[in-house]
Amino acid sequence: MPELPEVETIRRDLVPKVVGRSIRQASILTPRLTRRAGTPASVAAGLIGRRIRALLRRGKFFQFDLGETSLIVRLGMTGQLRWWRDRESCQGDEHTHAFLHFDEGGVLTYRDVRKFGELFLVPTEAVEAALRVGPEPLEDAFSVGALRRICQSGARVKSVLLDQRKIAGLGNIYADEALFRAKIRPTRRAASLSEEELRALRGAIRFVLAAAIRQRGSSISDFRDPCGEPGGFAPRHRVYQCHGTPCRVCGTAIRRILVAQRGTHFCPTCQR
DNA sequence: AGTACGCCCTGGCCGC
DNA sequence: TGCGGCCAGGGCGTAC
Repeated sequence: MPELPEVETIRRDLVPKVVGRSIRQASILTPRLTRRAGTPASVAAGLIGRRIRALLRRGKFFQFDLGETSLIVRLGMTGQLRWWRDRESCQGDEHTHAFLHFDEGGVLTYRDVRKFGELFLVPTEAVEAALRVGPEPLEDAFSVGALRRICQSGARVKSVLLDQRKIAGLGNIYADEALFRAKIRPTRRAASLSEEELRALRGAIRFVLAAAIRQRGSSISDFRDPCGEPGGFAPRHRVYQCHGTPCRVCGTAIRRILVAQRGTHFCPTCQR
């Protein structure tokens, strides 16, 4: 499931391929992809002839800046952006829902088995308002004070970390991994965290995300980079999908519970 | 305000 | 071997 590190890995790989190039032809095959705004035809029409000025990331969203408008792509659970050097090498299958053909060759495809992802156009000046996500955890503005404000909530800390309006880009993997490294139980009420715990949690979120980006993301189910290669961070997971195995710190069996209806993994000894 | 639950969607896995 | 049933899960809408 692509979260911030996976989206950032794809973004960095795609920047040298697509930025500065123009879209010659666009085809979108699956109406569900554009359900948020427009139709496959209207989105495709809005892409043709546009040059990509920049490829940015906001939380788990890609923003292809086309000038007046921006193409927003969200991968959902199983979305993949793949890059093909030329039309001849481009491979689609029944799960490939969109093709962007570039001037001077090169094809960007969108593949998504479960079709939870989406693809839509927004005026560039309205992107921030349209996405409605919280601060970027890797930016300086994500201070302990900012996290303290985010945590002024009676909800469980795991739920708060997953709320994209509060913090951008964390999903189930990195929420669990950050809470483990901060030694905080996912069921704790966010507002109960001490100043020391908030400091530890901020540091753990940033550490885990940065480490995952260095390893090019976690390939738990479907994540692949634009060349089809998996990321290398999954073996570094301490708790996510490690239930039943001994904690790397204390040896206690990692447990799996439900928090806010999500599978949640933690060490009952290390995390309090 | 916080939480539960259903929905979307499909491949993979389990039990019979 | 085959098939029905269940599960995962990000985000959203609805109900309590």
